[in-house]
Amino acid sequence: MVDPGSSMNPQVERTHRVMLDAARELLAEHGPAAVTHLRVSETSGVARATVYRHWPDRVDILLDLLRSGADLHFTPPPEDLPLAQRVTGLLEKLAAALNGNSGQILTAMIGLAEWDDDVFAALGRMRAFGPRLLRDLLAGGLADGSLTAATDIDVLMDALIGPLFLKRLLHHDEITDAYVGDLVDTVLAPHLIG
Amino acid sequence: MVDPGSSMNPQVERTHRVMLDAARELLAEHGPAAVTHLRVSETSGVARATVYRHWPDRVDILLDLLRSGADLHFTPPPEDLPLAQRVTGLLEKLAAALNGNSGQILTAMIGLAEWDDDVFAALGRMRAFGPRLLRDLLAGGLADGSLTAATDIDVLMDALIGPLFLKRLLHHDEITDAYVGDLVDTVLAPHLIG
DNA sequence: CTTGACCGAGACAGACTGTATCATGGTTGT
DNA sequence: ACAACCATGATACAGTCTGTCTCGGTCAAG
Repeated sequence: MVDPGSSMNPQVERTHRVMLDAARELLAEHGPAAVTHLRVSETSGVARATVYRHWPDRVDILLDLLRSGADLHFTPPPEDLPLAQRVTGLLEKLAAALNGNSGQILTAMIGLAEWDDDVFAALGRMRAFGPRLLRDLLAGGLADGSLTAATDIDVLMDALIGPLFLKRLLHHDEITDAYVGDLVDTVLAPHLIG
Repeated sequence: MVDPGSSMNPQVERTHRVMLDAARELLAEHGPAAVTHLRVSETSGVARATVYRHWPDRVDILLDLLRSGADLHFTPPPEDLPLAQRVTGLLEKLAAALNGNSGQILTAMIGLAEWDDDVFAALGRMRAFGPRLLRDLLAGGLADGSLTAATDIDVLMDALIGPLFLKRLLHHDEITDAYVGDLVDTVLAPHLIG
């Protein structure tokens, strides 16, 4: 099997990228069921045998797509802003990711993860990045007294993130900054001090 | 094509039910990709041609499963309870549905709905039932003064339902009544009067 | 009992899957 | 520049799945 990660062979890297682009296009246009060796081969122009060489199993293509395509590790917002604004900024970044390509990849992966343990594990690894930052933010707010002492930050976090997923996955709505603002006003604001 | 809905033929009804049970088992065990005419035929013992006669297209089986399997229209809670308890009761019922078979069907459908308009439409029809009741509840609370006047009940509703979906779909966690209680305390309680 | 509708069984072409082989062309180190 | 190496392209192959059709048997209703 070919290893495009550690290998510096430009031929391998180029072929891999071309195929992965085709796979991403197939996923976006026709869903995960359409991401097969044959269709990746046809779409990319790369020989079918080569697709099998890079990813022996069909799900490997999707996992590769998940690793390469979902950029959900955000940079922490500036610390001099008040908590509400920092949370809002972070949620807006998450919303933007969900609105775009990452949302589509996530949707596919959530569907697959229900029955494929490998996909679920990969999803779990990725899931850790975004929310962790939010959790740190809320924990900091609890520590410095910005949040009321009795606040359950885990539930609060779910109440902030959950609606974004709900809107994107179930309702297929674009998540606007205005919506994020309303969400923070409704969910977070009552727990703020000052 | 066979019409088991209006037809009173017990033969048709029996065959249809046997096949649908097999399809449900396949979905639960191996996911929507496994729900094919061939495998439904093998699992149910019904001839392959018959499966095609009932559902010409593969997605029709899944849509039928969605209609028959996801019971998400709940009965309204008793009106003499305070708003918080009525909301809690409703959310607990939704949580129970998500924990059970309906959650699995929903997961599959959400994945398919991203790329199949028929599934999305069917999902939309079903989605209307549960939340509408919750929305009526919150609207009533706004009208009778249980909720603060400035409350955005649509966002509030998302903040109550979203976390349940998040936990079930992304985290694969069982949704406990305790969690629902914490959620209501964190999200709804600050907006209650009295 | 007769009629009509449904089911089971089998056949069929066409497409897809997974693997193997071998020649070709690009890549790397000397 | 050259040779050794390695990935790729092309092709072939059996096995499986898909979608459709036909025909004889079976069931339910009038």
